[in-house]
Amino acid sequence: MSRATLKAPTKKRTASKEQRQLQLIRATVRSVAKNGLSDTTMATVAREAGLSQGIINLHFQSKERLLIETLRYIADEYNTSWEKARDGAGPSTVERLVALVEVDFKMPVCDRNKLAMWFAFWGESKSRPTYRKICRARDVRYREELGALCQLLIEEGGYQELDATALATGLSAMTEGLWLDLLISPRSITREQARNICIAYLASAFPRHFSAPPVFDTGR
Amino acid sequence: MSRATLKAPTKKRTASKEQRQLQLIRATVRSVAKNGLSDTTMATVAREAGLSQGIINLHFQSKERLLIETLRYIADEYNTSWEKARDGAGPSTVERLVALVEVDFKMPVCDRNKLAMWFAFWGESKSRPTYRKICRARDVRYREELGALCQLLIEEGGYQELDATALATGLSAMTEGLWLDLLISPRSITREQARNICIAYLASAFPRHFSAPPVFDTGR
DNA sequence: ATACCAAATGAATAGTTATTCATTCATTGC
DNA sequence: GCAATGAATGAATAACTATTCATTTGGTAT
Repeated sequence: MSRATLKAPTKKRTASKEQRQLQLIRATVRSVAKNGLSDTTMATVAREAGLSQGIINLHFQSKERLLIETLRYIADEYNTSWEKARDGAGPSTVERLVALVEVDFKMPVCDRNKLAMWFAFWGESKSRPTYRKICRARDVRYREELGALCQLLIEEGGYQELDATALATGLSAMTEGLWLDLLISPRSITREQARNICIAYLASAFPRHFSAPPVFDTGR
Repeated sequence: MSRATLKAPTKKRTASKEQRQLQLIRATVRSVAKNGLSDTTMATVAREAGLSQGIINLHFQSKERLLIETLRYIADEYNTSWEKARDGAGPSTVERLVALVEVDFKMPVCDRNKLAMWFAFWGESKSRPTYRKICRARDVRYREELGALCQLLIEEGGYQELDATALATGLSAMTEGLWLDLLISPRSITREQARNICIAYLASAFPRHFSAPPVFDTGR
């Protein structure tokens, strides 16, 4: 144990610090989902985390910073999620494209609390350049990947009449719009159905590479 | 003038009252767009309207009510906009469908301040049943109309393999997603391009009724 | 065991914010 | 013109919120 304690001082301190920050970020997501962004206070977050008042200023200096770090965390998580999904998918362009769409409608990305966060930040993004930059960066990165895959499919499959950028823009817009349905009308649509609507869109654009899925088959 | 003054007492008073409320609602939209919903206070709205502190409580009793009435106002405006567009369009199903899509990307509906409002309310809708109800009601009404037109086109055009509800859901999701682009990346896409992306979606679903528009032709 | 140190607490503070209401102002009816 | 009525004001209030900081806690090294 003496060897372990040699590393412990620095290692465990910083690890604990990161864990605490993560704990607070997660509590922020819950509080924003539960109370809304405008009713999210230092107190609601601290309570949600089961910690004391002063803890947020100790770890994030200010409320502003906490919110920004929370947004950044969700954006990072989103990016790593689709990268992993793409890399874990089959080798074909279609398989990778489908993997990108599917990750949008699976946990942990498609979590109602997180969807509420996205919409809250989007709603504030016009007045907050920092929020806007983070939101846009995520959007651009994902869309460039989508666009690149669409372009590949266009070339591979001889769909010269299609515009990859327009398709990618439409597809990612559709995803975000379906997130809204899942957020405000969760009983009117399932994540599975949302996924199928996106795939049907791809199928109608790339008919030789997809057989349209049964869009509203609930499978029950 | 004596005849005019006979009507004036009631007529002008009530008109003035409605006008004042409308003035405050418009000021609220500007304030939410400029400051964000969480930094919108009674003071920012009153200042934006060029009126005094107490005026909002006089006309709306509370901030909560002001916000709800503002949301309701925007939702009503949205509904009447597409109804008028549909009724003013040519008689064919396709013309009416296109009219519905186009109104989403034209003023006064597609106003960046109003888009900011929508996202702000959507962001709060998980925690505020009243917001959620109003948002959902608008969504449902519009989508039912879209769905009905899609169904007509499916029957008229022999597209038996298509699902009208799924198409309408996808189309309205796409619209809302494109609104997000126009809100946070207004320089990356124009309203015209957004419209064309939606029309291209319809074109790929109903190939015999649309010739795909040049999606990213800026026309400049 | 003891001393030490960072982490955590929560009461105190300073600044905001929604709401109230006595007063002022403008318009209408006589 | 003049009273009367209701709209509008803005200073005062009470409640809330972010931030600070003196104090406590819990774990580590000596």
